[in-house]
Amino acid sequence: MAGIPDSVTMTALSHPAAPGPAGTPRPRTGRPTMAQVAEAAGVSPKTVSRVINGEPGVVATTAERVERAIAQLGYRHNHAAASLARGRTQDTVGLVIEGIAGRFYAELASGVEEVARAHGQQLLIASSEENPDRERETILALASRQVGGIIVVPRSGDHRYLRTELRSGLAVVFADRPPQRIKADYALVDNVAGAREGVTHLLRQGHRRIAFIGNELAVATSADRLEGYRQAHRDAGVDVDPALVVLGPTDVPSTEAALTRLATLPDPATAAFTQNSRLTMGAWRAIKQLDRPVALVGFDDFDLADVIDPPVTVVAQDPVELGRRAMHLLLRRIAHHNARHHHDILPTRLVVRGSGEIPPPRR
Amino acid sequence: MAGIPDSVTMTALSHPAAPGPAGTPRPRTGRPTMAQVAEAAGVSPKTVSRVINGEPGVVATTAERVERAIAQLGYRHNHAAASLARGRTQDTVGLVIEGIAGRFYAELASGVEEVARAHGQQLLIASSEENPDRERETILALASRQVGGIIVVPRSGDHRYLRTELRSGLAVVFADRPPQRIKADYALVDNVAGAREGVTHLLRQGHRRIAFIGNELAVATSADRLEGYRQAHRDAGVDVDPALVVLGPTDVPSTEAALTRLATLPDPATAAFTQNSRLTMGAWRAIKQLDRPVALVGFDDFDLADVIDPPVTVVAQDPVELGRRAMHLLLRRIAHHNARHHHDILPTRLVVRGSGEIPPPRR
DNA sequence: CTGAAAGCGCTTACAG
DNA sequence: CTGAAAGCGCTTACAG
Repeated sequence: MAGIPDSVTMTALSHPAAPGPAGTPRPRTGRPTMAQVAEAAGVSPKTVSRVINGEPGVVATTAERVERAIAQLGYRHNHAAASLARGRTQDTVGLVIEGIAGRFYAELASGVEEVARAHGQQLLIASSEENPDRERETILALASRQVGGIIVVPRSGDHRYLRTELRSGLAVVFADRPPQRIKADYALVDNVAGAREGVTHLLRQGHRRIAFIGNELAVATSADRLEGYRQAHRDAGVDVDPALVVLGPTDVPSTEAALTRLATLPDPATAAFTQNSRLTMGAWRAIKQLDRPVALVGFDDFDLADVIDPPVTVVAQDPVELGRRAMHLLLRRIAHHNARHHHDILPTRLVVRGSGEIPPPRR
Repeated sequence: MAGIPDSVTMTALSHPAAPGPAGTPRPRTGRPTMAQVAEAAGVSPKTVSRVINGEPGVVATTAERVERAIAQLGYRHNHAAASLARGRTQDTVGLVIEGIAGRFYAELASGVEEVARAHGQQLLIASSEENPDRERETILALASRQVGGIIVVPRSGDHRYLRTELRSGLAVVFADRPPQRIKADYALVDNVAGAREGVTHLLRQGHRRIAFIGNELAVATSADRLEGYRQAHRDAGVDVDPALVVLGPTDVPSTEAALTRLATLPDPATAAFTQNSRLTMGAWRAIKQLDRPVALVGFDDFDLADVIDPPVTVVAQDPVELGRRAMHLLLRRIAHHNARHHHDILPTRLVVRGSGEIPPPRR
């Protein structure tokens, strides 16, 4: 706290409002208003507004006086009041995700942020914490705060409640998962093709009993990745054993348990395909405990996947790019409310790791 | 898009505003207003306001009529207008972080969110993307959107520009790093003690040449962790060799390079202490390439640290709890603007991994 | 180049 | 139990 005597801080804290110039009422919020700045500078509020918004046609000397008053009074623009007067929000967009934790969402958000910033938009992120009811609340909360557009990473369900917002001009774009029961722009990765490629990689090594471990099917990405798994089997002329498809585990321990069970069946799984990196780590830990090797391919890459032993082959996606694409779609939608809906599908990339692939054991 | 004929969507899109009842002007935003709801329900706007805000003293039949009008017109509350009229923002707090990516911030944010939600506060997160100038802009952008309080994870610098906001009643709390040149509430982990414990662990194994790899000292956590490293040496009566202290690397490749150099000096480092998990992973990768073992302790835990070979001993912190504490401080500050400043310091925990510790090589 | 008036969509502080 | 008036802090659409 170098250079700041205590007493200054104390004084500041006990007089929360800067005293306005005589005659102009002190604002409710305790902060100076445009009217006070105007009075201090000896101009009208409209002129202050011009200076703040960088509108042309204010002579330099006047602008200077206004700037000085702004600095002196510690004026801060009230963005909320401005957007109310304008009838629309300026330069703010929202992102609604399930939960902030998790590398995938974090990277997606940083892609959105990158593009938002490049276009002068302030990004506000709100999390619905994996609760479908909260998802709706969170979106509406953001909308009621007058953002210009919203990117949603939906969990599931029915998005028809958004029709009211869409109709009243809110721009909405979906990312990672498509909207359900309404039409809207969206950006996804090619989940079906990615899963198909990953599972085909296992089939080519000779595996015929490949476990699929994923989330509940209500989440669209799960359904698509399972579809990719099925397609790969169909392409290879191999039947899927429904007993090897496990939907539900979401954390490491439950995935470990599921994998252990599948790998110790009388007719065991010799390989596994996992639907996200958390499940992949769980499966990997289970395999490590088994007395026989089980091949593993996971959807989504993760730190250290290349250096653990055995290393893990993954279907990598690019969440940052997904975020960028979603934000571009949103900007387009904000500019053209009646444009046709666009859908961006990003490719995945199979990253093969481990020189010694694990073939199925001979019987 | 089951059940939704195209034509409906098209119609909705081409008529962005719901037609208001005759006589009430159509609002600028294209969405129905309280006045329109009032007219439709045959009541005054004040009564609609009462129903929406759950104020008592509205007879059930009237409330019902209002509810019906709200549903029919697709009315959405304008939170921005409400907070302008109220003179303060209701139920919204902000969190400003450097970047969303990274497990630490993500977990911190989820701790904040957890407590915010429990107290009926909507959390809005904004990222300043590791740019100190943007940090200021981001905080002010959030403040101008009339949030009730802000939690800041500062990068560095001088926070005196926040005095204006503090004076006008904005509640501000710092998390993970303390404020600079102003007084404010903050929640931190005990970086000095944590680093001291981690480095002492290495000293006890007999290491005398322990590298420190960290970020620039402008970031307070760096300086504190280096201080802990120094204290541990002092306690053990071992001199610190300044050549073993490297500040600067922020990514995996530059950390690998730094560690490799230190471990191949004529009088090499036999152990290393790294300041965050990214640096730890970089150092680990470098050590893996060397022909001699180097002991490693890292600040902050990470996924798979226990299963890589060799496993990594860490000084674990609890970012979720840190976020919770920060949010509690913020709630307290919002409720009591003139309360004394509080500082929460969370302990760290040494997690020793690997049965075979790596002692310094004999000469 | 500058300003007075009206209004954005809501709530407060009063009345009745 | 319900409502008319005034105002939150800003901007729009005009004037001069």
